[in-house]
Amino acid sequence: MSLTPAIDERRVRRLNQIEDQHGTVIYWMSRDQRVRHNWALLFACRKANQLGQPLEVVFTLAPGFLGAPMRHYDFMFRGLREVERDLRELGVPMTLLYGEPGETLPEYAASRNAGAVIADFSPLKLVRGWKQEVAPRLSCAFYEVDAHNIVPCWLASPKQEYAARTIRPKLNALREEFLTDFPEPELRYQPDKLPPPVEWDEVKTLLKVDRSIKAVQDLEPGEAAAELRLRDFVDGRLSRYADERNDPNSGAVSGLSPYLHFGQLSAQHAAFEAARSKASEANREAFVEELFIRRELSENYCYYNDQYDAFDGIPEWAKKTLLGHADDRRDAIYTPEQFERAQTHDPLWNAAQTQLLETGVIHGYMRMYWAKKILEWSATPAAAFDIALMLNDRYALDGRDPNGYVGVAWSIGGLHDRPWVERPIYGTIRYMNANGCKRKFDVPRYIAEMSGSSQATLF
DNA sequence: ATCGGCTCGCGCAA
DNA sequence: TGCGCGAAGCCGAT
Repeated sequence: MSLTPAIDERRVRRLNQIEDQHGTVIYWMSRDQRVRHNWALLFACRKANQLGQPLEVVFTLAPGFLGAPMRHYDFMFRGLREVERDLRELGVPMTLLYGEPGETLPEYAASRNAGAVIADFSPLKLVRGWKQEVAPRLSCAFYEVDAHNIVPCWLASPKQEYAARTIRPKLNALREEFLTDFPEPELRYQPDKLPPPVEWDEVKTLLKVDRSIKAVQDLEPGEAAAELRLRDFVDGRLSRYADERNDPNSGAVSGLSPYLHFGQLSAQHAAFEAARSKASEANREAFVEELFIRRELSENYCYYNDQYDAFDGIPEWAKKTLLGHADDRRDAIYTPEQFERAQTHDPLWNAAQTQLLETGVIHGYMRMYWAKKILEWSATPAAAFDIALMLNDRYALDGRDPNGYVGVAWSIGGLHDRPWVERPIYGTIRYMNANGCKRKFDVPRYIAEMSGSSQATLF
């Protein structure tokens, strides 16, 4: 068997200049909500063992998170219950802190006389803001570990990359070193006793979030479910991935993005398993391209461009061409509510929106078509950007993810893309239409299946 | 079915 | 400074 790899020190950086203290080690779990294949937890375990201290895990829950509705909290909490149970088996207590993390985390760390606090990594502004508030209020060492990316985001590139082709060689140069297996978490020092379990249902009642968007029914959350789905994909559908991933009827895609978004599945683990599967090289590499190159390009964009969630973040050539066509005549202009309720003239678009509303997931190829039509049928390109992002964040289980921001910016704003032939409204932004879908897949079948799923949930 | 052109700018070669 | 080529396409010609 292969040697279990150690933690690469380049994955870790300090967020303050205080040394390790004599006290319990805290892993502030935020984005990587899993027990296995988690470099932040593994680093925290090693730190606890080195300091001769027990480890505990803290999850901070802000009253609202970037407009996330109950659908997302439901998925997340069900995964966190499993995390809590699995941590308990390792002898690690899990604590939930409700409130503003910038206040609750330092207070808790002080109350526990913490020796070190370890956070996982996110490129999002809100989370980076929390860490900036936490850092000066801690009286112990504060570390950050990129447990989400295969190559740590700050190591992959020192700047915003222009396109996949510019980041690809940089990531591939580090692929051998970072696309490894994982060791199992091990702890030498256990706490005297574990606290009572978190009252997850009680906490849910405190949240100030939109409760009108129902939880998804057909997707089982959690680390174990993610692992099953990964195995199922790698041993089966991966062999069709290269040819059929753009056919929303074929079911050749992995369906892993909700698990990846909540960190219930490690992208590195998924890529490692896919890369050593029996599927052909073309299929293996097509999937690794998505999971590694394009995912980490999205992280790069959010990390280096603080306008990642706004029209203004898109490249200059794209802004120029879109604004030059802002006054072009539109065949239709819909309100955000009309889009939201899937009430456009286009049954294919409505089917994609219905899929998003009902299942919390939209097929990757349809997400491009969906976003580009929002551009075509909105009053201005900036309005289209906001509508697409709002709908994605409200309904998609992988909303508020770098992939979502970049998906919208790619579709509407030409990000990481090149210009194409000039047309009305789009300017030189890449165009897509229903004819292209017709060439690639059975459009009536997709429409029928989506309206079927809509009917089923009405009764 | 397959192919070239469309259009911009990065990054590398020179 | 020049040149090749690119996140998922479209369209018309063959």
